[in-house]
Amino acid sequence: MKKRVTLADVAREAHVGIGTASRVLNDMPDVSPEKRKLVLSTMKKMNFKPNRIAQGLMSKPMKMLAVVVSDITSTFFSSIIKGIENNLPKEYGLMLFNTSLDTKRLHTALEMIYEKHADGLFFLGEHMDEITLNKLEQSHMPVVAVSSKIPFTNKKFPANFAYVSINNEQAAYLATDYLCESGHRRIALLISDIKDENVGFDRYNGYRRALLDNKIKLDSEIIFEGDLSLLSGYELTQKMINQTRNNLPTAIFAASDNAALGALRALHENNLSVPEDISIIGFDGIESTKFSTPSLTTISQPRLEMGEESVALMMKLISNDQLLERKMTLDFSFIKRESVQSKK
Amino acid sequence: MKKRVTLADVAREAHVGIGTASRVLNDMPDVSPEKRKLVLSTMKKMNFKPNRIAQGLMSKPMKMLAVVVSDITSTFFSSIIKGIENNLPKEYGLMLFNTSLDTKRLHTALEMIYEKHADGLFFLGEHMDEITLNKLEQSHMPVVAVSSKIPFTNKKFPANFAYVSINNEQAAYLATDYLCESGHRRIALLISDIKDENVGFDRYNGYRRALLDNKIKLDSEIIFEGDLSLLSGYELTQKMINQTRNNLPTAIFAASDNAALGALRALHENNLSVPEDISIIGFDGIESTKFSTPSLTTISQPRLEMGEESVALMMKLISNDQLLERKMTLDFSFIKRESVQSKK
DNA sequence: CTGAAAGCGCTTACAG
DNA sequence: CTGAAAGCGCTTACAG
Repeated sequence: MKKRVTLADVAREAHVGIGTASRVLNDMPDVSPEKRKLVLSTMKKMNFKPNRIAQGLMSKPMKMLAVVVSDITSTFFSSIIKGIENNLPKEYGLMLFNTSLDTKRLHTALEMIYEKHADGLFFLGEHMDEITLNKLEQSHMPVVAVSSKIPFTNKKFPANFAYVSINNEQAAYLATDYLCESGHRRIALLISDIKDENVGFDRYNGYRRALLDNKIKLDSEIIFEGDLSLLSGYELTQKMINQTRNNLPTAIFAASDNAALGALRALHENNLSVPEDISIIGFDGIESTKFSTPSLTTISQPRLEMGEESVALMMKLISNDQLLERKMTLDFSFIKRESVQSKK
Repeated sequence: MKKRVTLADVAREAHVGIGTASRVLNDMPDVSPEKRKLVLSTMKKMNFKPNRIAQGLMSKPMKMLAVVVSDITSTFFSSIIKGIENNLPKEYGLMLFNTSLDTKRLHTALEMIYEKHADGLFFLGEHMDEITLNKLEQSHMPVVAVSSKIPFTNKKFPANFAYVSINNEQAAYLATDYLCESGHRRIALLISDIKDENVGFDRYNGYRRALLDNKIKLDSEIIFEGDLSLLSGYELTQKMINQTRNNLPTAIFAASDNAALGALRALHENNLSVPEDISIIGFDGIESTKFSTPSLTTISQPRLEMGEESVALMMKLISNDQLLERKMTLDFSFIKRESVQSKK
């Protein structure tokens, strides 16, 4: 491994002062054209790359942001990342860490992020344990959580945190209420861990409130918890069909589109038609819901916008602006397609 | 703006040497418990935060790899990235750049990558123009291209490059030949730009060779070029239906699963059943092909493995090992599901 | 315009 | 165990 070439090496080689070399490197005035040319060509010849870390030491801080995501292969999350990229000031780089919801990987990622001197962290869809939360709070590194599960309940919202999401409770309420309005009285729920502090819990509550308002008794027999992947939606639905053979729900509210799509397949394999036999509503609004058969009625989250707004919040956190509201709630939309049928 | 408190400040305040303070900061041995306690409490009292940048200056060089990807929201690519993450030595960070196939963004990303001193670059699914190729070749930065379009044809394979893919020609041949064997004689092709140096061209050639071997005349009227997204597959198929109303193909070979899934929807909307009226084969093997109705017959690329092998190649490139073969071809598999029907 | 020198805030031998 | 000192690779006054 050969030693890296420094500005001093270049200056020596070009027979100029290191100050001059630095001025050339930074495109500053007050350098004669000849010397500038000489230095430039020497840099090229020696294949000189400035050391960003050393540069950062004096003035400009290293611009690097990190994102920790629970599952990069979910298009819901990758769309948010795309939104982040779209809005990222161009001097920033973005480091990616995929945890697959593995706590050990999460911790390794965080170690790495500290080590690499990230200026801020986007936290997507990952469950944040107390230890991590405390560590991050103490690090004072700006953290923007997007659609993540954070145990804020017992403590106050840390000063270096911001949060972007939609109103999950309200969205779940709307979807469930729509099913009720359509005459459904037995509505199954496919949901992530209900004990999650935010997302799962909020959606569950919205579902519950809608049932209540429509005078339908909550039936825990038709509430199924899983990781909301395609496979999970498929398996949960199989289980539902097996367990409720004689009294099938007439509708399913799935807390993710992928789960809904998995459910669609499971129903098909059991000769159940959607929406004739069973109606389905999904959640997220990923692109493929438009192309499934039947196309899926769903709650659409503004994924790109969520990413873009996260960056805006991040920049404010970094520049220490007064942030009046550090919890940003964006609008969702309810997209009605083919997967719901009225029973009236 | 008050001045930030440094380690030297802490050392002075605690009446110890700066070296001792540093040792305490880094949890190193050889510090008496009393001094350690003293320094620790002084740090706390003064609200000292170590400057990570200065820390980074001394310590080992920044290990950082970069990935440039044409579309992060494609699960084909995000799965490869997941594979890369899986196999990445833990001291490395991974920077992500999404280009959306926009050349300007590609160039910005590359600038950034140079600036941030990446130790290597993964190039996923992006078309590499000549300028970029030359730049990268001159930079001597290790580059591993995965399923990318690189104009190698006229020049020799650069020494700092490696390439991972499957045998696209062979895979396309197999899929097309299978349709022929099933009695189909009129097979439409949904494909990316055929003039692409690698992927599109190779798959097109495989398709062509299979037709030839089965004594079927190539018909350019039923070859449709697009970007292979869900929407593109949908639109191309609509176009196909409109243009061939009286002489519809009996089968479609789509060069991506997403295009195949889009086609599925377009056919459904035109009251064409799959596979009864038209058979379909996709390409990539993404998870959702298992859950569509009908489930999709497809060529499956080993996405995680492609990511993992890319890292292995990258590490060899970085450590300058002798690389006997810098083009790695992995095995694909042909997955037969419900979307093809025999006409015999 | 230009070069020698003094930092930036830490880490790491080195001598005791 | 401990402190003084020499860097890390660059930037920024400063004097000419």
